[in-house]
Amino acid sequence: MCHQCNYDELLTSANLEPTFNRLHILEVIGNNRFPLSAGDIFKTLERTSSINRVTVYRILDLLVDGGVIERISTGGRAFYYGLAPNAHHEPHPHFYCKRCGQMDCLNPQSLDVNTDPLWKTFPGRIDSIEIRVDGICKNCLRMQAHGKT
Amino acid sequence: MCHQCNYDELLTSANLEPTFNRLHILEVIGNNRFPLSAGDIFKTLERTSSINRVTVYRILDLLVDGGVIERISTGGRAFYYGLAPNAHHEPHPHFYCKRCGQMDCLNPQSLDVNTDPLWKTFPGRIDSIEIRVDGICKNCLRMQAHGKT
DNA sequence: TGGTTGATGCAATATAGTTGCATTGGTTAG
DNA sequence: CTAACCAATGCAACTATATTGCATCAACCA
Repeated sequence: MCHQCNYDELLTSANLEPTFNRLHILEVIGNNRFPLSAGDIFKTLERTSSINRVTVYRILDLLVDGGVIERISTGGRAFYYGLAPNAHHEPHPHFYCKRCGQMDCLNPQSLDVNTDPLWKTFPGRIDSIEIRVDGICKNCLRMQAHGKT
Repeated sequence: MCHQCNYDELLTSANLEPTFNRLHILEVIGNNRFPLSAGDIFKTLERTSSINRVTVYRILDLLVDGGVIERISTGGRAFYYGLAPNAHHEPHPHFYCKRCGQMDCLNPQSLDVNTDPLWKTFPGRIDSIEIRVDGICKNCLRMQAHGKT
């Protein structure tokens, strides 16, 4: 949950009109403490407003292109979306639970990465570095221990 | 290309019969210097033997479960597969070109990551850490510079 | 001989995302 | 005021990738 971001402003500074749907999608993403899939976002919005699946995809693309949110790949099939790093949000790694599919944000300090050697030697253009930890979350571990596989 | 791995042995030590198809899939993956998608692997095999798409998927799942190969997520839609880290293969990050979709292996030393803080504090089970660099490869950059977008 | 098992094939289905084209509502030019 | 335009949206069809269910076949064993 982000208490510092002004979503309206995030949009306008990315040159995007802060329309109803865009704002709502951005709010859903920003008010959540872990990244969501397009499907999650759609289901959430559907409950209160009337919006089309395709519109969600299109706005997500817009927001990613505008650098407002980031597209995160999971160990699964769908992409997840979270606020892009900005003044209030350091880049950070994510954890993906292979059992329940839940994705979580990890503390930016939990992994300490030195990217200097890469920048010095890589011959192409680097846009972003994604770090994902895969495993089983503590909830699923507990259920497993209780034999509820 | 791996000159040190004995694929037959890799399979048996993972408790998998070294059948014709399994060996061939593993060879295709191991003899390639960058990860391949299931589709790539299928197309390659199809040229010489007769194999079903589904069989490829099933064997890939088997090999991933057996820890012989690793499933790598891209910034795109398909999974890619490469040899899993072992005595001859250090874990290493990958580069994904957002323009041409090509995935490359980066030098294990190009990013230096300290994972200690994570292991100390994370409450779940950690199986693997995937690091992917996204951007535009040098080939695509060159084409772009020549106006061939 | 007959039964069981693992590997494979084929068709159907599922999942996530994308495309083409129509509709709407607001804005602007004449 | 009307016509023209445009961005945002909706709907249906489609694509790409992966998965499932069920049939088959060959190897092995009782």
